Amino acid sequence: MTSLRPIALFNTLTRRVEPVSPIEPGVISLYTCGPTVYNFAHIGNLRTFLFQDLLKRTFQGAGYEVRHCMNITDVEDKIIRDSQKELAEGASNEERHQAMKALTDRFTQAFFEDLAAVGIPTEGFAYLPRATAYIPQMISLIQTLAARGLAYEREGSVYYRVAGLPHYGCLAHLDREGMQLGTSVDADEYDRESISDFVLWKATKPGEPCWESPWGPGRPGWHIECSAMSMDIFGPRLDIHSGGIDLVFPHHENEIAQSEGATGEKWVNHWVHGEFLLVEGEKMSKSLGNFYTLRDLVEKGFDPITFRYAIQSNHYRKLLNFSFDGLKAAKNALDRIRTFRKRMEGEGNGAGEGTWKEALDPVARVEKARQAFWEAMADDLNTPEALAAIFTLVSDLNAQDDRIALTREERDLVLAFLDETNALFRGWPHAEDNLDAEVEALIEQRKAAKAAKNWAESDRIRDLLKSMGILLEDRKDGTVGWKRA
RNA sequence: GGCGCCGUAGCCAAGUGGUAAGGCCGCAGACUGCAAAUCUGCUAUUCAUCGGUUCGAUUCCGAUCGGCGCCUCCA
Repeated sequence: MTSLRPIALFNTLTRRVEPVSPIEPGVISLYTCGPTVYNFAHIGNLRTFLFQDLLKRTFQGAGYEVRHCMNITDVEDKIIRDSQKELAEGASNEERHQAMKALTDRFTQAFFEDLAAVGIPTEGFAYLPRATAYIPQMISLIQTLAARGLAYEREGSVYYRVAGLPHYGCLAHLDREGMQLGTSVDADEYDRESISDFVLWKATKPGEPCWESPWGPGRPGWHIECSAMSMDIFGPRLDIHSGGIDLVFPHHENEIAQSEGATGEKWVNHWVHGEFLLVEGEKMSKSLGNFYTLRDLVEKGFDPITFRYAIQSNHYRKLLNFSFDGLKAAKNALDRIRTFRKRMEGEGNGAGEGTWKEALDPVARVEKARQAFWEAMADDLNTPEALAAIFTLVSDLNAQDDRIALTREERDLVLAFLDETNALFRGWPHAEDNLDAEVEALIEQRKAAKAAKNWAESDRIRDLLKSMGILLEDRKDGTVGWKRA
């Protein structure tokens, strides 16, 4: 597995699936747009972060080193709105910053907890920069743009001159003629040269935290942070930049304008965008009552990892309609793989005797599955097809193991494949079976009752364990397997 | 007005110019003290509709119907 597998991804820039060839061989620089931390993430947000995690893990599994940067947006209109309402009118700038930080710290923490719960540990990120830590870099970038005639100041705010960049619109594939310009123009952006121009730096308003700048006190516009942080961390070129589909325009388009306007060269090779999640056929909204956070799913008794599987069993570029029935189905599907894993971890001495006409070399089956799995993943992360390869192997080897027990070596080979795929999907790890002494004692008691053919007692213990969330399965060889409900 | 996506069995879903992967649910049988797990079998002559191209289309082209997204903050 040391050689690099080529991976192809749909590129929003060209609207085609194209092979990814990293700038530095074997190393992928990946910048993904992170959360704006003013509230809990909802499951739609999480779909995007799960897609990005899968993207990263696919490259890692394919042998690449991935340097992954995800920004935390900790200064923005809604953050300011929510963090400043308790403050007195005469609060100092210092106090305003503190209030903003208190809010963003809290929700950043909650965000990391949610990520960890769905199998995305923060250790997996090489960089997790906060926007507020990069104000000097943003100012300097804006100055560069101004020096190149791409930015202009109006009353303490600075705007990007879209007319100065001929290829503006290349990502969203918008031409300026066809654009129906928005009617809701922000009142304080009345002074722009063109309605398409966007703000790089916003002059401060009363009641807002601000930073000093060459244009007076203010705060950064939304798009500038990603350009500034990405180029500070990765330099003027980047392999992959990803985010939710809704960020294509204007956010990513404007990022391109800022970065390429400043450097004069192509910035990002591959733009990758994940589709939306719908709930009950509609976009999530609080008024429709279909707005869920991960915490809501947990309260309804679902494991966050089940949610992860439900998301990743669908293709990332397809609209996905979330439902609780779908979650239940995901749980059942995951159980099938997990049960199979436990079976492979065991010795298989309960298998039947004799030959089987369909018997194939399990080694060959695993190799075939591995090939199919990677072929699917390498083709624009075709997860439904990749999972199909796993399920086909599960069925084939279950059937074979029923008749001719796989050897220890063959089982280990299968387990290695399950580890390899689990490194991407995070759904079927080694069981951490630390049964409490109590549960273990109950299983022993039931064994004794069964040996004595005391079925009533045996069933009572099995039901008791079931009520504790432990489901038993008696195997042919007399051993007892179990899983969590 | 401009740009774009989608419509495959009860549900989710892959896919290809050559005759429909996989998962969930369901049914029948085997195994089991009974279950669970597993196994065996069954479950789309058909891929929204109508035309066209083709020896042949679910796959290409056109039209129609239906669902949706972006062009404004948004994962």
